[in-house]
Amino acid sequence: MTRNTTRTTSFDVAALAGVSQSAVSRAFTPGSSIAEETRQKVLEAAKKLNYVPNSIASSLTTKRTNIVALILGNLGNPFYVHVLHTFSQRLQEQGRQVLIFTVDPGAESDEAILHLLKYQVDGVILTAAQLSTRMTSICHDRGIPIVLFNRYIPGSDASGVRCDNAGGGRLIAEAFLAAGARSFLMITGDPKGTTSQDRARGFVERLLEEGVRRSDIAEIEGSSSYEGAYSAVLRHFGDKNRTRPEAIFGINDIMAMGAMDALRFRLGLKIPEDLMLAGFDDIPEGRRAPYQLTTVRQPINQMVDEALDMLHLDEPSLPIERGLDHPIAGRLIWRGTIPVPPAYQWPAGTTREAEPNAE
Amino acid sequence: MTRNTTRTTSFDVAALAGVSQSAVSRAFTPGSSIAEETRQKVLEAAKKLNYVPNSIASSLTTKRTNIVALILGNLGNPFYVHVLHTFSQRLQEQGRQVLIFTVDPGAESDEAILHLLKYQVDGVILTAAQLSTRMTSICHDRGIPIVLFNRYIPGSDASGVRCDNAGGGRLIAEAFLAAGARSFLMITGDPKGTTSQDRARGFVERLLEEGVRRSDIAEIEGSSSYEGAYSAVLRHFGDKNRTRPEAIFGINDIMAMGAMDALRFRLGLKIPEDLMLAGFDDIPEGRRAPYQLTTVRQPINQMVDEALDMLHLDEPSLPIERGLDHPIAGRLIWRGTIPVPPAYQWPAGTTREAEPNAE
DNA sequence: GTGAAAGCGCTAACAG
DNA sequence: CTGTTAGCGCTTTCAC
Repeated sequence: MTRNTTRTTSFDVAALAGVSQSAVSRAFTPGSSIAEETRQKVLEAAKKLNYVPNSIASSLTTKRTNIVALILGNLGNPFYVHVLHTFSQRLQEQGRQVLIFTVDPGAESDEAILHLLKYQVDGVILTAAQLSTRMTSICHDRGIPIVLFNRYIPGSDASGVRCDNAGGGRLIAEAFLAAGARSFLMITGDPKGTTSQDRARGFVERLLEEGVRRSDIAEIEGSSSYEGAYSAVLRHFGDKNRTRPEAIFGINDIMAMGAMDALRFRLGLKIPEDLMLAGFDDIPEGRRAPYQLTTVRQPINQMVDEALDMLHLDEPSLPIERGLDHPIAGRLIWRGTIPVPPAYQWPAGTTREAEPNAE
Repeated sequence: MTRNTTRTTSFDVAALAGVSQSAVSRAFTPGSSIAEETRQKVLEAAKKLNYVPNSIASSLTTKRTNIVALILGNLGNPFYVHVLHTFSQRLQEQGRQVLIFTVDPGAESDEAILHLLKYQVDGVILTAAQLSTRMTSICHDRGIPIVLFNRYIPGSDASGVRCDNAGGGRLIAEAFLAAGARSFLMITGDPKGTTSQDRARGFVERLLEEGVRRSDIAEIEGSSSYEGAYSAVLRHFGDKNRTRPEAIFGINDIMAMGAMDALRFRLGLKIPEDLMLAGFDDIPEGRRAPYQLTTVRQPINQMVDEALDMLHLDEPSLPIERGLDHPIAGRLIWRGTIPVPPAYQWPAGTTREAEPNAE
């Protein structure tokens, strides 16, 4: 059997229902003035013919595709998988769909933007990738709002929502200090990404405030991945005359996990006995028994909701929000990779999660 | 600033370039007959206006949207994240994009199908979800090819590509037997999913062939997730008068990992000393130091390529492939969760991966 | 409340 | 090679 060439259109339905084509259109447009009786006739005919309105065609006139583009840079990090999933679910609930654009981690998404313009998407969410200000204005000029998820582009007027990354970095610093650490190693991600920069900055700032010497804060690059952090740690500790830090801050959980495995399985260190460790994100993987990672939880649902709000998908006539930067506070989740100091006063905004762990 | 209402169309470009509108269309259509000189004039004008052809509009006439729908049931399993990523990359290379539809794991995707029909996608890939035969024919009738990824629907004429799941189950059985195991536990996933069924079936068949008694093969349900397997194992072993099996087969890696953590961290068992274990998929997470999971590798790149081939995206006039079932053999990857029997003859199709592990 | 008719932005014959 | 002219399937005035 070869493929059907002529698809069933609203005209076919109209003919079967004995009404005009515009009646069919109205039957499928909520809130349009149509008699309930005609509506039923149309719906019945439509069902008989398996008719589904062609939203591609309708978007030509309405200028709405109900498609939101999501630019993703790093699906190797489970955090962004979670982000994708949350966006997809929320949008589906609203009758919209996600069009995926994957770019190399840390790469410019300019090309992706060019492609998504062709699809006339209603909005774009950008995460884990860079964006030129030129592309931002091209989108804005065409009336396509773009919101940055967990990053900002300095000098750009794109709006964004993000975790308070610097604040989160400070929370980790405080936890380490409370547990008695005085020398540190940071494993950073994409050096061009503001997320990594901010977390590191907040972390360092807080340490310096407490009198830690700058020379006691080392830094290595873990390329935002498990493998990157794993090998970066091995490289760093391979240098024998380097003194071992007392605490390691993985800028995100997946790197903290990579570092942790390198420390335990290759360097034979015990955590938190020999060395304490923390991450950032609170991905489900970090909660698992082998890791029990102390971390900062990103309020992902709230962040997604706010990002969607910023898009004004339901009121396209509203002006595009520009230059908004909406930080949302994270929450320290205390698990097993930082020893609890005796008589420790849990600060506000801290959750203590003691997992059942019989080992 | 309020949004731009009038977008730049091919007419604007035509006017600026001093040519007809159809010339603009030709300039952007590869292989159409147009003088190189006019082409350049048009491209130049287009660049000045930041013009990008509206592919929504063009799809109205060409009947091609260059959008492929991907129905995903379970992003909690990293295997499917990898699948998504691979599809997205391949399709982007071809100038196409992926439209995501997430459904509850194991749920019917009928509603998703109804939605994707509206978008006139060029094809649909369905994975980790169920599909009624009725929906299959609705798609086929409209000329939309649908290929099942790693599953098949009995009685449906949808084509699919999958790993040889039964064969993979047999490979695991053989490895266990070679290592001397005689009593077994399977942790299965979605009971309605053919993937889980086939792996279990192949596994059991092979064991029975070797004279294992059916009563020595237990089975519990792990709902295809880490957490599901983790708690299923705790529940099963909580019953003290149950004898401990010598080998556990997690129908997929993520469940094997959950089981492994429950066994080690909650039940205090050593793997492979006290108990051997294997998974299926070969997700990167299973290769990590804490797991070193012996498993069957799914040839994901090959599977994605074949699935895309079946869609005939480049030759839409070809008839839709029906009822094709394309199994591709997996490969046993021997790591640390099954002890290597002395003087073991590595069968063909086996890869031995000894990870550097200093512990 | 309903039908007729004019587009939305583009492609695809069709003449020239 | 290029311009003209119909549509693609739908929404949206505009009369009735």
